[in-house]
Parts: sequence; C-alpha cells; structure tokens
Amino acid sequence: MQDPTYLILLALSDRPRHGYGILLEASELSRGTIRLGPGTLYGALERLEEAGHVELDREEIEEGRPRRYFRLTRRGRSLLVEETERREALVGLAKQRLAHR
Amino acid sequence: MQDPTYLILLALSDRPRHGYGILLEASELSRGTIRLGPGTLYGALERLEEAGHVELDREEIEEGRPRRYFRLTRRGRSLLVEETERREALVGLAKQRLAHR
DNA sequence: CCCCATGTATCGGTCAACGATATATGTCGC
DNA sequence: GCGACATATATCGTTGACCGATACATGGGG
Repeated sequence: MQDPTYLILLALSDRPRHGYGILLEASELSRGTIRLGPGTLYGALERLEEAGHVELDREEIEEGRPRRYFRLTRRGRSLLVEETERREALVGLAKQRLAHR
Repeated sequence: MQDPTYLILLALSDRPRHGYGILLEASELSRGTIRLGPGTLYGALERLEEAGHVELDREEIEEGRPRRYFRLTRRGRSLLVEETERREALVGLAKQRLAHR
C-alpha cells in the first residue's frame, strides 16, 4: 500500500469524512508533505470501496452542494492497523541499521 | 518512494552488495514480507544510479559468473535517512491516532 | 464582478512495480 | 550422466496506482 491510500484510511480513522474533508485532513496529517489531488482521492476511494475497506456513511445536500461521507469498515480498520504495524517494523529496522555505523 | 526502492537503499546501507545479494538481503530485512523480483531490482537500480543515489562499486568475475557490486553514495544515504524520518513521523502519527479511540 | 474556497467527478498520461522469461554456471542427489 | 535447484544478471510487456488538468456548481469576500 502506498502513502496516498494509507493517508486516506488514516484520515477516516477517527470519524466519517466527505471527499474534500479527506483531502484537507490528509494534507494536515502529513503537514503538507503529501498533497492528494482529486484524481488520486476518488480513484483510491473507488478501489477501497470495492475491496470493502471503506463504505458510504451518508449523503447530505447542504445549500445545493452534495456531500458524500465515507467511513472505515471493520475490515478497513484491520487493514490500517496491520499496515501501520508493518510500516513500524520496517522503520524500526531501518533506524537500527542506520544507527550502528 | 515506495517500499521496493526503500528496501534496496536499506540493503545497501551497511556495505556494497551485488544484485542477487540485494534481493536476498531485502527479503531478509522484510522477513519475507516483500519479495523483489529481478525486474523490480534492475529497474530501480538503474533509476537510482541515474539519480546519483547508488553507484557501481566494483565488478568481479567469480567462476565464470560476473558480479556487479553497488554502493550507496553520500546523496543516497542522505535520501535514505530523510525517507526514514518521513516514514517514522507518519507512522508515529498513525499510532497516536489509532491509540486514543 | 472576479477570484477563491468548497465540493464532486472524469480523463489521460506517466512511471514504478511486477511476472515471465532468458541465459549461464556450479552443486547436489540419484 | 542427468535433472533439479541455487546463484547471478538482464530484458520485456503489462498492470495499475498515482497525478495533473480539467470540468462543473455554489457561496462569500474584496
């Protein structure tokens, strides 16, 4: 799993968000390091939805503008936890390697 | 930077290695999680060499089989350190998020 | 009145990654 | 002596995530 997809899952980990909200949260989470474009977002959401990691929470229409909220599924949260552990292990190894030289 | 490229840099961080050695070391580092194929390896090495992150250390011929050793350049090591810090920060954030719920 | 922020969505291009494949030698077991 | 496997390098074609550009729509601020 690459960073953009990981950030999307992470942005949804505390509560459901709509597309644009995910974009903003992901940007904040990475401190502006990673900027998701809409193409990345909706493509990834589609794949995540198809895989059962994310699902539509609700649809709202506010002042003529539609908002589609997505939420993590149980499977999605599992995936996020696993991926986090995998990343943590790899980074731990790397730090160890880079330290003793 | 994706995992395969990261693992290649990491595999070269302690000493120069030849292609097949990188493959084995990367497999060991990730505990078999990530298996690099030759296509991935040589493609990535070419890109890394062109970018000045990796360079040819020496060429040996042992028992009719050629061995091409690669090493990290200073720039390559810098990149590896930066990338590790970036990954560490992101994983730290993720753990924090996943904890308080 | 125009720009910007908000909000969703599609399209096409790029490029890393990947599997399959090819070539060659040495070793081990049968 | 033969086949299977590990060692070792390399190429090719495909896939698919990612990304920028673009489109469309509304509301607010300068």
